[in-house]
This record gives sequence, C-alpha cells and structure tokens, in this order.
Amino acid sequence: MTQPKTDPRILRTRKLIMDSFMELSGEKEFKDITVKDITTEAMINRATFYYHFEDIYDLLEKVLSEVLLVNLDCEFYKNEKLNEEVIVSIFMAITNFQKSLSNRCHRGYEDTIARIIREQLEIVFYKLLCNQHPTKDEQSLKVTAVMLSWGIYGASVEWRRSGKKVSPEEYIKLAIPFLI
Amino acid sequence: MTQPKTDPRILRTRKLIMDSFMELSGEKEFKDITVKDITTEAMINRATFYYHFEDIYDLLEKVLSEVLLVNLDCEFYKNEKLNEEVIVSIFMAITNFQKSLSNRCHRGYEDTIARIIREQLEIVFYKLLCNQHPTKDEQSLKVTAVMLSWGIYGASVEWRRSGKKVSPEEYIKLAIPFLI
DNA sequence: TTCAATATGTTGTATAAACGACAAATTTGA
DNA sequence: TCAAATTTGTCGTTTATACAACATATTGAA
Repeated sequence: MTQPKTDPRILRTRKLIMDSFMELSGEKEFKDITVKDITTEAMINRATFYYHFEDIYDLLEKVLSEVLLVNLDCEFYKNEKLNEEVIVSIFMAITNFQKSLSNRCHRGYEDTIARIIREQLEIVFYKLLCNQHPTKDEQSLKVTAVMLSWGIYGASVEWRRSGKKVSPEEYIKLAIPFLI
Repeated sequence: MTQPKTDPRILRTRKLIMDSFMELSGEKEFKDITVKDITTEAMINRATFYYHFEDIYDLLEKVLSEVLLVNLDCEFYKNEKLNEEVIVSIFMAITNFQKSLSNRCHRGYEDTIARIIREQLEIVFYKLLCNQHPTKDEQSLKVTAVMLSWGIYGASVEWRRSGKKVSPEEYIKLAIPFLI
C-alpha cells in the first residue's frame, strides 16, 4: 500500500533535469541538445544524469509521458466510467498536449512522440475499462484499450489534418454515438 | 590565486534556497517566512539549510548582499577610478535595488537593509580607492570609503524623501563637483 | 578521407544532503 | 495565564551526487 517513499534528492534532481530539458527544447532542436547542455543548465554532474536516465531518448520519453499525464489529469478518472465527458476530456488533453509541443523543437521525432501518446492512452483506457467492466477478462479489455487508443490518437491526427475547422469537442462528439 | 573551487552541490543548493526565499518574500512578510517554508519550496532538507546559513537573518543578509552586488555589477569596476561615471552608476544601482525591494515584504527590517547596503558600498569604494591611490595608507582609504558609503547611501534616502522630482542621475551629479 | 575535438557511457572514491530524533525556544489560542 | 503546537537548531548515520579518469563513439573542418 504505502511504498517506501523515494529520496527527495531523486525527485529534486529529476525535476531539475526535466525542467532544463524543456527549457532547452524551447531554444534549439532536440538533435542539437547534448547531455552536457542539460546537466550544465540543471547544475548537476553529467554522471548523475546517467544515474536517472538511460540516455537522452529515455529522458525525452519520460518528459513527454509526464507532461502528457499532467494534461490527462489522471486523478480525475479514478472510479470513472468511459462516458462522453471522459472521452471528450481525453481528446482535448491530446490536442492541448500537441499544441504545447508545437512550441518545442522535436522535428524528426514525430514517430516517437506518437508512440508515447498512444502508449499512455492505452494505459488510461485500460484503467477506465477495468472500472467499468470488472468482471470481463483481461485480454478483451486490453485489446479494446489498444483499439480505443489508436482510434482516439488517429482522430486527433485527422482533426489537425482537416484544418481544425470545428472545435475538438465537436469533432470527437461526432464519433461518440458509435463508441459507447 | 586559484581557490579550490567550491563543490557544485553547494552552489546549487544555495541558489535553490536563495531563489525560494526571494519567491516567498514576494508572497508574504519576512516575519511570516519560516525555515520550513523555504526548504519546502527549495526541495531540500531543513538540516541542509543550517549547513549553509546561520539562521534566517543570515540568509536575508546574504540574499540582499548578493542581489545588491549584481546590481552594482562589480566586474565593471575592475581597474576603474572613482570618476563621475562610476559614482552615477553606483547611485543608480542603489536606487534600482531599493525599487526592486519595494515589491518584496521586508517591513520592519529597514535598518538591516540600510546596514547591508552601506556595508557593501564601503567595500566597493575601498576597492576603487585602492585602484586610484595605491600608495596611500590603508587607514586613510578605509575612512574615506566609510564616508563615501554613508554619503551615497544618505543621498539615496534624501532623493526618495524629496519625491524623486529629478532623475537619480541629475540628483547625484549635483554633488559630484564637491566629491572629486 | 583523416584527424582533432567533442560527446557518450562507465567506473571507484570522496563529500554534501537526507533522515529522524532530540531539547529548547517561540508562537498560538483557550 | 497556561498548555499545546509549532519552530528552531544540532547530531550521528545512511545515501545520492561530484569528480576524474577512462575507453569508445560521433562530429566537423581541413
């Protein structure tokens, strides 16, 4: 139940690294950011970086996941069903997240970003489905979560591609009757 | 010549503490800020605070000194004489510093702040005098620095009291013919 | 291409920071 | 005014971070 709470130094150092990375990715391309840049900005030793992250791609992955999770506001979904309100708010979280990314320089990593978004969505949908259908078998719920995650992500891609003529709410609501 | 450069953790922790203190002093009165408040904001342990500072007054002193020194831009004075330009820039540094303090909540500590400003000024003037009169004896230069520091500080008090009718440059220039 | 410079990861050892417990002082509010 | 709660300041032990040295990529300019 109560995990052996992590050392505050770890939380602080990770925050310093992640904040520095976000700062730098607002200034230059991801491919031009080095570990040295990050650790200098964060005022930590380069070796300490490797204590917390595999490499710079691992950092990208964890930063994006965390930012996306904040956008998703997962606390809100505790004991929540997969209703219209939840789907709309998830869809808006994704579009907001992608909007915030457009200020950053991650060109050439669109695939990685897409994968991260989809993986996080799958986790969220799986939790929601477990709430709603506690008796159903695990495999069915997992496959459903996969499909929903691809579906919602794809919808966000198409919405942007279509020139954002309608609001994200309106757009996703068009599909909801067929989903639930 | 080359001092055994301080551990980066020390620099980082001091910065975290000082930044947090400045942040908090923009939110509430100095007397209402506790060591716990600061260390929570800075994400460091309370014991670590005492590793770096005697107490909260020591922190106030060091923060103000540092902010003032940044305003004074001491690097600029290296090998500089005590000419009109330098005096004007010192005077403006003080008035700017006091202006930036007015956004913070240090009511009841005006005397402490005044003392800190004067002490820093004394150091700066002493250095300048040493540049200008390397042959003169130490005691004379020290007393002169004391008088100049009180004088300039007093001028800043009177300038503000007079309603700031003239710009700080104009105000201090009135006295310069009698100083150099 | 070549080669110098820079970046990446990895180690063992030294040190700053976290923890938690403590007594003493100060603040609060009943 | 008194008692409870909070804050302050200190100490010994454990742990994360700094350092410096290293071999190995990767980059970039001649």
